[in-house]
Amino acid sequence: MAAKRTQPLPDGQIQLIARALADPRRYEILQKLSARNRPTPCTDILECIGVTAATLSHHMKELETAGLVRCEKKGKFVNYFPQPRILRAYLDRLKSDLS
Amino acid sequence: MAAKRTQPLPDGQIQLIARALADPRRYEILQKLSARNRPTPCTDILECIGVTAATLSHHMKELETAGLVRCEKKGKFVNYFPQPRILRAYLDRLKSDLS
DNA sequence: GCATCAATTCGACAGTTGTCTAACTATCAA
DNA sequence: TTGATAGTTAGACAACTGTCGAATTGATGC
Repeated sequence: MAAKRTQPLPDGQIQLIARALADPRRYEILQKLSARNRPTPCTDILECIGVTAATLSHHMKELETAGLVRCEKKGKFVNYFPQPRILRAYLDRLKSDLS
Repeated sequence: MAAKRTQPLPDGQIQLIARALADPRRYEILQKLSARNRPTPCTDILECIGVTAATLSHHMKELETAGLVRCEKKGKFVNYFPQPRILRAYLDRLKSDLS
């Protein structure tokens, strides 16, 4: 198949993504989020990551600011979704910048 | 063509690479190093990056520890080379972990 | 030897970041 | 309304990181 062209990200976002990925907790969160193929509330993430709710909230905001996840309120819960397009755009950028 | 399989990196190195890429100066250095297709001494890098020699030395060590560059002494000079294989392995890992 | 140039190491410092607890908001159910 | 649950915000703190200037090491050439 022909690979779909990703839309380019602004430099600022590239930096945000790089920093978001640089923390092991956030990497782990993204991994879980990608592995599970359904809307995932904070509570579910909390169970596998050993931090407080406050810390998790902080990390989720970082990931969201970077564009790597999107969230949607659903009653009491906040569901998170990974954004694979953004990740793909980031990988494409790294590839073209650094090789 | 069939893409060559990259050899997998240990988790520790993945984190080192992520952190190395998260700093804008280091990203810039890697970019220059990849763009120039020849051995590049510190002095050449210093010219385009606005930091002192001490700071540059610190950044180069981070990049080296991460495995993203290799260096070779040549008399007074230290020449740096990018390590595109490591970068490719990192990209492959991100792709498989996060999508 | 001595001076010069490339690069590293050392110590210090300011700014950033990950973490926590505690207090708060918002939603749901009894 | 009251209590429980999900998540955020605020403030504090320790650890880490990027930066610098100064001192140091190591190679080159006079």
